[in-house]
Amino acid sequence: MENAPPRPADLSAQIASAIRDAIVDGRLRVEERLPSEAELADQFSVSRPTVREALKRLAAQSLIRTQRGAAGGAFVNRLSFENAYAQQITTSTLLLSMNAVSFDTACEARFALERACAPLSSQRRSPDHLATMRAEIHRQAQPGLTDEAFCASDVAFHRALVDGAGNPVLSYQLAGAVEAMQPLMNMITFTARSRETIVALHTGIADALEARDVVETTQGLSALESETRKIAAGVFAARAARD
Amino acid sequence: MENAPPRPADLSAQIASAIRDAIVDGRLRVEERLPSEAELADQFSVSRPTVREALKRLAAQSLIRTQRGAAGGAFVNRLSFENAYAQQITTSTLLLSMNAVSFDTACEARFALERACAPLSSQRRSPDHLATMRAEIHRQAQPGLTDEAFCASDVAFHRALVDGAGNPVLSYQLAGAVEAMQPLMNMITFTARSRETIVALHTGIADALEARDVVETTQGLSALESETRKIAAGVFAARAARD
DNA sequence: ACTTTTTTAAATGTCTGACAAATGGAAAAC
DNA sequence: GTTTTCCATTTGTCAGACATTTAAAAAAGT
Repeated sequence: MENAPPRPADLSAQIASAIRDAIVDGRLRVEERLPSEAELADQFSVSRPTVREALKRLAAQSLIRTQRGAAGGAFVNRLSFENAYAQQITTSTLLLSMNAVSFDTACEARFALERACAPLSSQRRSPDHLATMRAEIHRQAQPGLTDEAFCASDVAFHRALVDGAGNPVLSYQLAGAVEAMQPLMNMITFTARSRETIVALHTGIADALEARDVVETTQGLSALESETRKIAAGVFAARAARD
Repeated sequence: MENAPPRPADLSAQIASAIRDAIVDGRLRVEERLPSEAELADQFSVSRPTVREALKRLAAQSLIRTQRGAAGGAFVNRLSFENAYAQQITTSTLLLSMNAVSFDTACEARFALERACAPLSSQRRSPDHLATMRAEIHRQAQPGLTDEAFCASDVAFHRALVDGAGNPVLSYQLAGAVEAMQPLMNMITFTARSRETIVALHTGIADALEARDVVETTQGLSALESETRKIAAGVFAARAARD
């Protein structure tokens, strides 16, 4: 039961926490410069290497960046959606692979979230979003494509759909769900026949989105979900039989 | 030295990247022990402080943990959903505050995502999930509650709804969207009247979920969304007029 | 032979001091 | 007034040392 009485964390972790809190609370504002490493070391009564370890922790979370030179130092980062994507995707990918989330579970989540974007996207999608989707569909129909390239194009297609909703928060959240599935999708070999089916479904979705038809878009996504799961089930079954 | 790319990153960043790639690629497996700091320093031909900074970067992302002592060292973490929640929430919160995302945008995303959970949750929610929701509704109806406590209970209610979908990937993604909104919600003062309305809407959603009525659940969420946005608009308008 | 205690070695955590490299601004030269 | 040179500041890196923790080996006791 002696699980862990608030075990004294490392000094560098404590300092990182203190600075992180200051950023979150707004005591340190965006683009503001932190005290120099020497000053921080003095303030916290630790050595400079310890301060540096704390700063590296924060840099790893994109909370600060450092700059060398006379007017250099550590600056509070503006956490942009674009920058946060990468972290979000890395974390989501690892979560899926390390926890052995089944393909079905990940797939279910992904399409549930995508369907959540459908109403907004069919309302707000720009011609640009449609053009991107059409272009990706065209690419997916080309014969010489590797499975990896096909999956990458698939991700691009769905990102265009999601971005069409015009809500950066949605795009951010969906980035994790959609892109993190790519490694799982890459485990699948797509036959010419299954690619044909997917391209047809993609076309149906793009058409529905162009017509601003929410119901049709949603149904298209659902059809794509069941088709994707069917293909995956087939691939996994064949693989299991071979082993 | 051959390492003269246009933008030579910090050595510690390079090393962190190399190890991170090894983890993502599976060359380093979960619970596997990394070489000691001295060995790593030797392998990468850098000093131990540099290696340590790299390891701290990875520790900040929960990719590794370190243990002191004879059989200690750095171990590859199993990234659990629970652990990832905290990071996800911190990042989402900062994203919202630093990028001045409007209340409406965040609210729209949140309820769109929640509606995505409705079909699954009405199908799979357990009596336990329902009980949690009822308990939170009961708490929300009590008079002496602070605004913060009311918001916290609101979050707990919605998390139960999301968890009811029985999909950890969904729960993870939603945690960011739902909990990151709490600071925004906390800026709102809830009148007794508006609390009453929200409690009624929550009750309606719980009832619909108990009856496994997808349409009713979805409509309840939509009603709650527009009510929330209406309350927020009122509060912000009053605040703007006063200033 | 088995259990308990002690020792020991390995590893991380931290500190000190130093030098290298980058960089912006001030001082000097033109 | 413009350009060049110099310099102080700050981060990046290194080397070595000591402290602390911890598990396993060694020793002692039963």
